[in-house]
Amino acid sequence: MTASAGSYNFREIEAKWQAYWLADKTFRTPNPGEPGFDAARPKFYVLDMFPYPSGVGLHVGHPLGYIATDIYARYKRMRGFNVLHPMGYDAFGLPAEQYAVEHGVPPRETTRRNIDNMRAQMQRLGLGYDWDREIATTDAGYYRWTQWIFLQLYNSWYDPAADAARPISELVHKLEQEHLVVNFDGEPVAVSSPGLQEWYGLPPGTQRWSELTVEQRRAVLDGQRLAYLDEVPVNWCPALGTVLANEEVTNEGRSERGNHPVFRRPMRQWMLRITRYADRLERDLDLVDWPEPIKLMQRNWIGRSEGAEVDFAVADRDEVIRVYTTRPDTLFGATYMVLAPEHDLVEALTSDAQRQTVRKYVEIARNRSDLERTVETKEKTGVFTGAYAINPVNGERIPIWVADYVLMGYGTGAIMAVPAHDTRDFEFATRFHLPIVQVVQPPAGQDWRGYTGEGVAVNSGEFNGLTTPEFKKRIIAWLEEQGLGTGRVNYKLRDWLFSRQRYWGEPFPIVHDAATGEVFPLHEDELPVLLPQIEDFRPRASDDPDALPEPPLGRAEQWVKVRGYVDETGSVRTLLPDEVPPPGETRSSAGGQGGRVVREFRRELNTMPQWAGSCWYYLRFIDPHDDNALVDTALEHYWMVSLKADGTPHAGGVDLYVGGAEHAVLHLLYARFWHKVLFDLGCVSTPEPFGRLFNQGYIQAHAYQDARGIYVDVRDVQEVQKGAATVYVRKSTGEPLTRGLGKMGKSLKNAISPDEICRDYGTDTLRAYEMYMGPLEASKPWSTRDIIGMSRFLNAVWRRFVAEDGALKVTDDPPSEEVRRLLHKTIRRVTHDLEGLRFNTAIAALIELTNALRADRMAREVADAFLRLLSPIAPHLAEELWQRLLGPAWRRSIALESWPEYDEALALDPEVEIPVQINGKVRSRVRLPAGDAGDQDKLRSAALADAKIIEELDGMSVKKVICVPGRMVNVVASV
RNA sequence: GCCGAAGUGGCGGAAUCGGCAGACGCGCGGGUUUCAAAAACCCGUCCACGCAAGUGGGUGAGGGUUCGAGUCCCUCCUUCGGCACCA
Repeated sequence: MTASAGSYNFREIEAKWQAYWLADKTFRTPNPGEPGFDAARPKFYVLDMFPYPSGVGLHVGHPLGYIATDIYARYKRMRGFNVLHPMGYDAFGLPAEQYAVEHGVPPRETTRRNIDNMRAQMQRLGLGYDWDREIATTDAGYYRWTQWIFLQLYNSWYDPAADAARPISELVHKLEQEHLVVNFDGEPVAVSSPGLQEWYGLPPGTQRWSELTVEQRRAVLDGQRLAYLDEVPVNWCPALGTVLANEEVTNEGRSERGNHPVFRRPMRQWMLRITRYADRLERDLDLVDWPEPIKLMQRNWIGRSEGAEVDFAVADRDEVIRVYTTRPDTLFGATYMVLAPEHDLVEALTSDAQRQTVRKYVEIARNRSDLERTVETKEKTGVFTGAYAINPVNGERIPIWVADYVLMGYGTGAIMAVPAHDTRDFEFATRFHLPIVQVVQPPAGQDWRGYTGEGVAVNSGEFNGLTTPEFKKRIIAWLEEQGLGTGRVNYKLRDWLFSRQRYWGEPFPIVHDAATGEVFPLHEDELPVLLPQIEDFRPRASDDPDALPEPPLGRAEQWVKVRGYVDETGSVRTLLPDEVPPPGETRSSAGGQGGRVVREFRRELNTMPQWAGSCWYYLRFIDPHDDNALVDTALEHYWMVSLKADGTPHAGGVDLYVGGAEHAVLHLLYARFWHKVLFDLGCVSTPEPFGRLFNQGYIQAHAYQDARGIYVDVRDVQEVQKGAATVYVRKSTGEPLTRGLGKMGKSLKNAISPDEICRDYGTDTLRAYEMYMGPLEASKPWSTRDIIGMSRFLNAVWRRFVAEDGALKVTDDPPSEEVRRLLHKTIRRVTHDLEGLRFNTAIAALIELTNALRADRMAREVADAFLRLLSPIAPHLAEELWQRLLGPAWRRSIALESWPEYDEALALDPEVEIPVQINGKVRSRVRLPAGDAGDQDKLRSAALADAKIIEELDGMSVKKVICVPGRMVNVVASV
């Protein structure tokens, strides 16, 4: 297609203005203190979820959110805000690496190329970012600070007394001062009266810090650090050669990326103690303006539940099994217990008679993947241990079973089974013929068997007759009195598995003592730890589930070896080959005092996961080139802190964050976690990173399948009219195809490139079309056929301004009253619609105005305001017409001009038409002056005086007249 | 199974608060212009009956609240998204 006689030359105009914006730095946003900064303007931070520069190229679905934020940022700038609107690249991680593997080029190289390509694509879309703030998570100047944040996590603990993260040195101090002692589990616990322990003694089972060995101290601290190494069951994906986070594994037990099988294996990995923040992450959702469904998804993921821990004594043995239950009110109905196969007590409790059976069962259960466990949920399995427990409320002996429907990772890994009122226990008890005792009376008409709702207690001794919530309170109090249990809150959230056996990620700022294996953080002056260049960066993939991970960084032999010493903060500083350490002390918090000794270390070989870099990028945009801090405190405060209308601080910094809902529980949860840690440590000013979140919908597209169900490329599909019906056939062969609707992308072979659309119709047309398709939050189908409508609209705008000979059609005469009224109505509509991100209706309003201007020579007053309204949506066209409109007086981009104001008085119709209904059906209309339409009495008399209404009401009696000022009249009448 | 979102013409969608259902665009039908075509412009376009004025019906299905329901409440159906043995 070529530009036809009826179209303006969008190609020339768009290229001209894109070049101008770059050269002029039109969208550069000065920080406070920089030249051009205007302190009188309020700030507004608009952020996109930055892309992975994956290299397969964008399709028209990708820029949907970017176009929306671009329009909004331009609008806010014109409204007088200092707008921060940056863009960058989340360039570490699997997609970039896999692309590099497929094309046999180092990831560093492909990433650079992909970024260049993506930047060019975004610039062709006319997106007005401040390119001076561009960042990539793969730049050493960026990941230096990702590593720095990791050091803060490593060197911090969560202080329950402060309900916040604190430097680990404070924990050491508290232990040294004996405000805290260490309990049997290695947990620091508070001492009620420090200093008086000489008289009262330590709490039972606790030890003083001074009594611990260096190894024990180290274990205590490692047990509190927010970043720690642990041997945990992880999701091991041999095909990818790496472990994955729970969030990266599908519920079929396969990798989110690549759909490879995933196995659970215990491995020593880096973990982040996000569980300590479960409560705050859940609670602070109340502070943010996010879509409710997204908040709910986070709440479900965190999975807070309230209940109790109860101790069951094992019959004839000196053992106790602790269980967690959300229904302590059903204790009297507990007729057996179940331990998870991995539970510590399984081996000890099993009777000799049952030993073979139990061992076999545990062995099988351990090797079952998540996939197998899920598929086999239909039939519950389990074996009896031969041991019995005592139900603490009624003294009954109940059998202890082992079954894999109980998970080790949740609660205590053991449950009391109440088959009468729990679906799973009911299934299990039915299968294995275990007793089922009713303890809850459901509402009338419902069967008690398997009833899990609330009701009234029965068969529960002295508690009979209590309602479920009341019973819960009473029984928890009773258990606490008896020392048998406590009320307890539990979360489904697990600690975050933070290491990957990949090349293309941030190296950890961690070294291991080459002789002892002891772990040390590097001193922050040692950052960045540069990712070494290696020949073979491929992960070791395997089909064998028992294969062991082999981090590619292990191949960088020179890089791995570090010579250095431990300094007085416990951090490692490196030395050059012949360098000697400066004089001073070595002193780690766990002990080990002494002079500085040169040691050999080996670097940590794992790298950080994809999510690390995206956890804090919104902070770096504020101050992207700072070498002294991850973000300057004053600048962070300026861009992140905003006040509500009543003057109180808003919860979070970014004023508008737009992205897809697919990040509801991954990126958005991780980023909130890191932000809260940084908040606790005084690095940021707000409790939440993103004050307002908006989820854009997907662009869907028709996808076509042949008879075998194979997808056929959309470009090979032809639409054929067969009588009344439309059928779809393959162009090349003519075979019939079936049509479906799905997310646009490579797999459905239905992707459409924005470059193609820009070439044929222009960037402004593409922008306007994507915004016009429907509400931003909705998913809606792409239709190339419909684009012509936006193309016609923008051409019509051009023709309103420019005559065939190129002369401007604008006059200095004032517009007619009607046109001026319509203009002010349009300004009002567009302003409100853009403010509410309702771009589709804003464009409709502009089309209506354009259509109404048809016969007029355009008045300058109208032209001026119209171009300002149009400019965020179709910036190239608006810039060009703006420059022509101002002529020699033109000085700068329309993006820097102000937003037009509307005048309510000028927008007001002098006369309005009011529908008059009889019994809810419109029977007539009356015209009356605008002032009278707001007056109930005048409305009423006008309606009742209308000839048509009088005629219709003949023979009826009027019961009531309802007058809605300015809207309508309804006469209620009967025969 | 549980949780969430959404169902409006041939299609995408519009309808701040419960107040004229279908704005705006696509498509389609008719016309102007043209040697012709494209583009552009004008008229029409929810369905049924009617030449028309008009009358009746209509927002996934059924019920309810109300002077009045696309909008609120209850039950059900369909589609999409999330979670999935979390005790």
